[in-house]
Amino acid sequence: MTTSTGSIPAAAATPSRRELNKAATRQAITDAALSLLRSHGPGSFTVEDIADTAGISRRTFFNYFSSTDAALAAVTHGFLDNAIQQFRLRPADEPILQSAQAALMALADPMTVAPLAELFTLTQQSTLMSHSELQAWEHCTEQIIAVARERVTGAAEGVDELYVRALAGAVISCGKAALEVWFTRRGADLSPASLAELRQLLIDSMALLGSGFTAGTSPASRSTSSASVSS
Amino acid sequence: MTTSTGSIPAAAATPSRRELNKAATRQAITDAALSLLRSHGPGSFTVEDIADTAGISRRTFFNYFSSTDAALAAVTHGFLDNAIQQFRLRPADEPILQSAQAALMALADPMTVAPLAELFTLTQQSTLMSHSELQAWEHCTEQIIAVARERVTGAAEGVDELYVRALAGAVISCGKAALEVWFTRRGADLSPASLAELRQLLIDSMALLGSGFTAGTSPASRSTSSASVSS
DNA sequence: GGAAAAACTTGCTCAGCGTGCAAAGTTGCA
DNA sequence: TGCAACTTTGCACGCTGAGCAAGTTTTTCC
Repeated sequence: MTTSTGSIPAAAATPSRRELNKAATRQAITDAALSLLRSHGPGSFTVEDIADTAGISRRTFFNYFSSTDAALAAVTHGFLDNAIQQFRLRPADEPILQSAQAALMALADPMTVAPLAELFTLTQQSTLMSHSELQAWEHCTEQIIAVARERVTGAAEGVDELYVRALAGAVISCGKAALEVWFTRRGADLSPASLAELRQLLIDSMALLGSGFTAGTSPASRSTSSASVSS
Repeated sequence: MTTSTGSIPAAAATPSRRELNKAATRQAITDAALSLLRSHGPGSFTVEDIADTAGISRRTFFNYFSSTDAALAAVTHGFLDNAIQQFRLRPADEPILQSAQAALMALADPMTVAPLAELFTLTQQSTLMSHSELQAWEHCTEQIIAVARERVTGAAEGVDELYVRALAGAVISCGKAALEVWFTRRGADLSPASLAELRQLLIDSMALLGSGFTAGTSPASRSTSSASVSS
């Protein structure tokens, strides 16, 4: 089928007309969803509204996403896929926490964070995260588990499932915590100073994890320095 | 009317007829939902089915729960509320990780774990957790954050939000990881040996967190002993 | 004890969701 | 050019979740 140009439908080129159309439609849908979110607020528009705005039928929308939430969560999904990609690029012998920190550093630039920040501020008022968004984080956790399992397998045959799952979950939780604190502090502020603070929060959260949260009752000694895990 | 038995509608006695009826209806709904889950499997029955089984109208169901998932998640909610209650009972000067571990120990008995274990095994095949279930965990995280914030406030005025949120999220993640590993290993096995393993997994996961996951590439040295945090 | 008030249940209705199906329209390949 | 594969779309259908108003039960107050 795909024998025309490349070999494996991997990363760079996918020039098939069909693939391009699908990608464009997908993008049109998320754009429409975001646009409606901006103008109407969360929960105040229907799938039909999105479909109309994107110039497709309601039925076609469901060929791409299973709900409005899912369309919006594409933003989060994109961000986290990016994070995992960075994470996989780290050397296999590096401590996992350090890899996680490095991967997160690579994402704290305006272009990458901006969509997530906007989505977050726009949906903030509706208390809890949507189903699809939580799924996206869960999916990311699974990916980290997979990577961690590979790395630990190198050392011992019987992989310690608890170690791997607890670590992955903790990393995600701490990353989420850093993002939450940043969002509540700075809103959608993407200035260099704000992004520097985000980076510091991410570093601090990984440091907390790496030190077993021993800093306990003396937060002053930690919140200003980048602590031990930093590169 | 209500003067016969109790005095204050606080904790123990709430003999009001209405409260009793509501509690009974609520219980009937979750029982019906669980029963249908057992007989039909997840996602194979409707709200109307539950309402019929519970002997109420569809409309009344929605007065109690917002979805089938929510009715089933009542089990998880009950378990986690119990956990938080235990957690709050711990002395305020105890390290949080130790409090968490102690609270978890108090829950690793057959009567408490059984409903959760059954729910988990019955819904296991449908991959991801339901929305309401995830909400229950999220709610528990918020509770831990609240407790942690109170405790840290005793030491410093400007509470470190990152510390509190990262810690609470990590604790929940590790607890979840321990439960997941236990479920996948032992299924719905509630034998003393299995519960002892659950307790050990919970202790180990908290120990991992307390040690900053430094055990890294030598799982053998940890999985057999109860490590440093144990009481 | 009895009537008014408050709380709860229920049936009706309705917009919206998510999916199966088959017809119509596109794209890929020879 | 024409066939095969894929995609879009309209239609239909059962289910969801919530508002509303009329009935029923419990509580309260005299």
